Amino acid sequence: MFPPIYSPSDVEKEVFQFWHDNRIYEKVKKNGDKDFFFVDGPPYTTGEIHLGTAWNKVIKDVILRYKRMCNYRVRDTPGWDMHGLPIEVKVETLLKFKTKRDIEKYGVSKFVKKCMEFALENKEKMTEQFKRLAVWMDWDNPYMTIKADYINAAWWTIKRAYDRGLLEKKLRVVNWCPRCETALAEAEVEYMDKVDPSIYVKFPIKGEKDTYIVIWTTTPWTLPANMAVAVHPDYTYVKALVKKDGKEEKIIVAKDLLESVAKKGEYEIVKIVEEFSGKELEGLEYEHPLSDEVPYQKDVKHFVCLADFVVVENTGCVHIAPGHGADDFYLGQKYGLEVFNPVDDRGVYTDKAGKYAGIDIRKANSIIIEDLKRKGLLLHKEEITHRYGHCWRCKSPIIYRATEQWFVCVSRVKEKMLKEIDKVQWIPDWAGSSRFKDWVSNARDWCISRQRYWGIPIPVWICERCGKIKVIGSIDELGIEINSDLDVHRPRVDEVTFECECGGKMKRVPDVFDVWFDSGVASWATLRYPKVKEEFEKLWPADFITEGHDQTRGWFYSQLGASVIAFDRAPYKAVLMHGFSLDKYGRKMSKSLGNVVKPEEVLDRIGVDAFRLYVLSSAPWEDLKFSMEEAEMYRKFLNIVWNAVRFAYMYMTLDKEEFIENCNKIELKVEDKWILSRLENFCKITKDALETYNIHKAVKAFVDFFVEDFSRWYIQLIRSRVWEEKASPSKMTAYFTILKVIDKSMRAMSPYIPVTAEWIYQHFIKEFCEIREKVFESKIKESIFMESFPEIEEDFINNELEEAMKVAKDVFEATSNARQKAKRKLRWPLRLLVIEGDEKVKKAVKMLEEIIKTQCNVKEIKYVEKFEKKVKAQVNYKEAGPILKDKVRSFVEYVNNMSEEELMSVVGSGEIEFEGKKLPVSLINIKYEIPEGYVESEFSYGKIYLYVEMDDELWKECLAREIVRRIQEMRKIMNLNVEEYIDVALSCKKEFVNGWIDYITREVRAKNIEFESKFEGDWFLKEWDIEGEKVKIGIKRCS
RNA sequence: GGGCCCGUGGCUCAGCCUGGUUAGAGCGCUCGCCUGAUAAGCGAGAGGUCCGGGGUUCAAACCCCCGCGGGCCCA
Repeated sequence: MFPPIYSPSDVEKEVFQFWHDNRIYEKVKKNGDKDFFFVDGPPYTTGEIHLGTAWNKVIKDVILRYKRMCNYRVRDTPGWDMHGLPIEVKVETLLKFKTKRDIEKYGVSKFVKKCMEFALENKEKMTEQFKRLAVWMDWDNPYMTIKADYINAAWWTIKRAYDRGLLEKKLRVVNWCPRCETALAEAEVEYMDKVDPSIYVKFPIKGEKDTYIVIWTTTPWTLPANMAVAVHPDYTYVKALVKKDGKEEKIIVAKDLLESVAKKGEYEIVKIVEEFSGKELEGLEYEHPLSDEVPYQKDVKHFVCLADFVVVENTGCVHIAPGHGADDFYLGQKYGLEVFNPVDDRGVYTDKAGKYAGIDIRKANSIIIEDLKRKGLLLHKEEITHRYGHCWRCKSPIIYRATEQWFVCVSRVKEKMLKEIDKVQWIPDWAGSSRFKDWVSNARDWCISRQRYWGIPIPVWICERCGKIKVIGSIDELGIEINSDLDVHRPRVDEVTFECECGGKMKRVPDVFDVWFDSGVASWATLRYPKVKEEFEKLWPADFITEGHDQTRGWFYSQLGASVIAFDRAPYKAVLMHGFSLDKYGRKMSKSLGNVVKPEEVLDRIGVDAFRLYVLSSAPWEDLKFSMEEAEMYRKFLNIVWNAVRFAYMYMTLDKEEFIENCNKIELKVEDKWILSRLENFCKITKDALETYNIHKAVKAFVDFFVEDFSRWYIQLIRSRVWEEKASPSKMTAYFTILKVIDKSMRAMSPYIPVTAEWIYQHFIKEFCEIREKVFESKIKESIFMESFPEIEEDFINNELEEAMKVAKDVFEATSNARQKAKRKLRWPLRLLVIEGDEKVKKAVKMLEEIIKTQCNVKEIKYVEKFEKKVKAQVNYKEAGPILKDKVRSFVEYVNNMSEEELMSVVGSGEIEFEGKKLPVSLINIKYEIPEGYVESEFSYGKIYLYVEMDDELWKECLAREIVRRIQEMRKIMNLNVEEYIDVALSCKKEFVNGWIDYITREVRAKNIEFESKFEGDWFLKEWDIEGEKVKIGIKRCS
């Protein structure tokens, strides 16, 4: 059965059921004799997929389906990223927790269990959503970062790093979230606008009265930790005498900034006392501005340092707190400054901060500013809006804080990483060569430790007595019985201790891994390496991965880093970087903007295949500005596909028996050859698009081929052929052609529109499987996905014919245009169509004469190289007047007497000779006049001239057709069966349609036609206006 | 401040790598056609400073430089 209306939801329901009941995916999965190793970038288990994730999986599915049809055995394990802060934060919110202490109080064991339940529950929800996208992955056997085997792989990897000397515990300034009380990686910091104080502070120079070096900062709370001031060695600085409220003092700032600083401080510049280079300032001592408040600072020697990172902005002197800034830290190392960090995990000052002890740093800014003001050290205060880092999950502003953390020394393998990038195929090219390389070459050592609970425990144990470190590389080394995945998490793992050689007790460092490290090991953890070796040796590295461009710093990076550390090579061979999904205005979709479009919403409206076509229609690496209207268009296209197949189905099932018997009697007509050539070219483009990951190109090719060429043109051309008597070779050939087109094109497109393609395979291709077997020698399979991707049959490609058909279509369009101008309906036959053009057009007209004639509905067509037109010339008085003056009159006479040939030669030469002088042709206006009765229209390769004059004979035919049209419509209103006969009564004269009565009778299946009828009896009556004539028509069913 | 990408009719995009007819398509709009695929289908028309400015060239949407706007990433 073939429902007349295309209902995506019904089709989906049926196909999904079919796949499920017959375990099609499982069967397809077994096929293939070459390996294709795909690694899924694990989505984070938030519980809901969004458009971007949907798009991402659809891209993956298209590639995987294609590869399967190319006889690959595809490794398609989906992945889930299930550890880390995002889930902890969600669970904390659920339990109404505010700080880590709440978690400890509640019990880490219970908390971690909750996190795991939450993650698993979300995984289930999201799996269902992905399934609805018709994504075929091994949903029953995903890889999960929380599984013991997975953790085993992560531990093995970090052990590798340790053995190679690439794992270090270091004191470093890290991004710190005071709410989550943990270090964060660069990748976990999100930059957002924030308003902060912007203050200029005077630091008193030691031993010089009323002399200050002026610094600028947006983080007053870091001032208690100030250890130095940095200046640029090559800049010029000044000591200037300035005056305010009658009081004089001296300030040191960069020379170029003196004026603006003075203005901010409302100073009057008296004079420049001294000028020096930055170098000369090195070692200059000053007093800490808050040494009274922070007694610790009293014993510290503060002085000026040199640093290249200083820029000519604000004051040109930079406040240095090695405990609160990365640059500051490294500068501090150089100068031997103390890494003073008087702030604890929660962002609260410790006792070392003196007066400020116990104060939250977020509340400290105003207190410190007040203190500075009181002490007369605040030169100026304002506010500034700037981009500032925030915790990616809880959105708290991050702080920089020196702490001891575990690092993977990326800086030492960076060169190798860059070399490996070159060996990978990047789509597009610049994703690797420019973007990713830029990120990697700027990468610092990777901080992999987090002071949290829900993550892979870092497998490092340290002896309490001698400090010896033990890193374990496998869960077996734990020496405990592992009954569930929870056993390899905190707090169970924390309970494990080892005995040190020194006799001391080794305890695990309490940290867990950065989640990016989890996903970084995915390509071998998914193969359960190192526990299982065979698959890894056979498959690794990945043949293909694809993710959004945000993963440059995320998964592309974490995988490369982890893999170079473990194996000295990139873990992937090809990477397709895709874009972001934005709203239709190009803005990021976010809950706060309220512009989030849910995938389910779109699927409900247009169906999964239309959704897939839509997201696959634009270049994958470009951002996708989502527009529902655009997406709906693809539903319309699929509707056309549906109707085209249904059209074929209707006739072909009627003639099925004849078709089976006669399917070997094939005589291809020119239009058949044409569409078969187009079919091969379409398959070629699609194959190429999929091979090169230019997946959008196939969508366009499909619309061009199936909608434009097959449905809108080929089916129009062969309409009359399917109405021929049973088993005519011409009809059989059309059926053969249609079968081949639908068969091959659906196979080619099935990776894109799996549901529709499968449905058509089940209901159309299967219906004609005997024929398919007989003529194409291909046995029907259980599902279209057990078929292979169509072979390209080069022999069928005829580019010359395709070109010719383009001309024919053009001619048809130009003719429609001319008809419209002349108000001649397509239904009305016309006498003559003249086509003018070059050799190409000539050839096309010769090849496709019949097609052009029928489609354009003309009795005759004629090709000419040059259509004869009358040339007429008129004098251009405006131009001619000033040149010819009084001779204009005789010039006019001369021009009027010129023959057509003379005029043509004038046009050719561009000059007109008059009374021995050569004049520019612009003195006359040349006009071409086409002969009476013709209407002209242009097309790409030439022009057409349509003869639109009517004569009596033609007009009768026109009227006959008009009447037929009306009667047909009335039949439809009456709901008559196609085969039923009728009686017809007309209120017009018989002479009206003389000669066409048989035609009308035949067309409308009439038994009897009565003219000038009085309509006596039981007629279905309707009055029509046919070209100004009132015509009354009655019909009735023949009994 | 830096890196990368994008900017083409009202909308969404193709074309750019490899410069060369009149810059294409779909949607929308206006007008019309078709009527045995019909709760469908089809055609025509209008609509463009190819973001702006320079340069290279006989020739630039396309190559180069400088801006402007948007996105992603970094400082």
